[in-house]
Amino acid sequence: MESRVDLEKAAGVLKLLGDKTRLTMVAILKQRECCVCEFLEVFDMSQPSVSQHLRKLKDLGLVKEDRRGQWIYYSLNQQNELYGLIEDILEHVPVQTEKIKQIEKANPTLQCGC
Amino acid sequence: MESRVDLEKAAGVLKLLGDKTRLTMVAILKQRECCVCEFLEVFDMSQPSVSQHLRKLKDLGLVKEDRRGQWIYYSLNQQNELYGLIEDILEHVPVQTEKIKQIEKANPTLQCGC
DNA sequence: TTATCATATAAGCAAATAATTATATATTAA
DNA sequence: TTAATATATAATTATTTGCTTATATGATAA
Repeated sequence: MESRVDLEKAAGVLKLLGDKTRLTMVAILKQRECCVCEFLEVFDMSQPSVSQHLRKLKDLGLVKEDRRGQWIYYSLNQQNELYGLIEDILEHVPVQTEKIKQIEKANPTLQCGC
Repeated sequence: MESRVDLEKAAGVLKLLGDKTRLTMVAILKQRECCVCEFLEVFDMSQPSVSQHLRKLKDLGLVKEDRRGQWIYYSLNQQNELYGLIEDILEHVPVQTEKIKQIEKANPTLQCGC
């Protein structure tokens, strides 16, 4: 088993994941990295809202970003000491295959437009 | 593995446990049932605050209560479909042995005063 | 350069949250 | 019955949260 983390840190993670949007984001990122415009396809909210949720996840170190040209890709930060907790939580949450399909159908970055 | 639960329900549990007081309560209850006056020994807040936290945990079915005379004992509800999630989360959180000692030293219900 | 696209940040606001104090309820003891 | 104890509920308030719109930044394309 992985080591236990400070209770206050754990509570911080749980608070972040205690939001439907962010929990879905993290569940999606478990399957596949995403950029903001891809998240916009599956969440019924404004671009700033999506960015702000990602910012909170980034501030706690749960996700990391990788700019590629005009896009910024987000992925889970497996180096974070709380990654094990996140993995265990996600075991209890439905896999987000439908949302992934939705993203790939919309294909907002037109990566496979050929 | 246990079955995955609805994402919205999971988010609800995480939101509740995303509070330091409630996460500590649940961690204590994993080790030992407690009544309200025992929780009062370890949390630096008023009795209504403690009761309200317990109420929220009860409303989601995470804990159950058992009245014994003038005391009401709370314990984890192992029948809840989300109990597996809670167990997994608690694996990542420090065991609350110090708080248990603190409760037993204060012994607010005087159960072993003999 | 200028225009466009992707994303971030700032400001503002309504709703939710976590505490408090005051009061009500339920049990036990006198 | 009355008093005391344990707990719950109600009302209030300050803080936090999650959204919005408006604006700024940064990269690419014309």
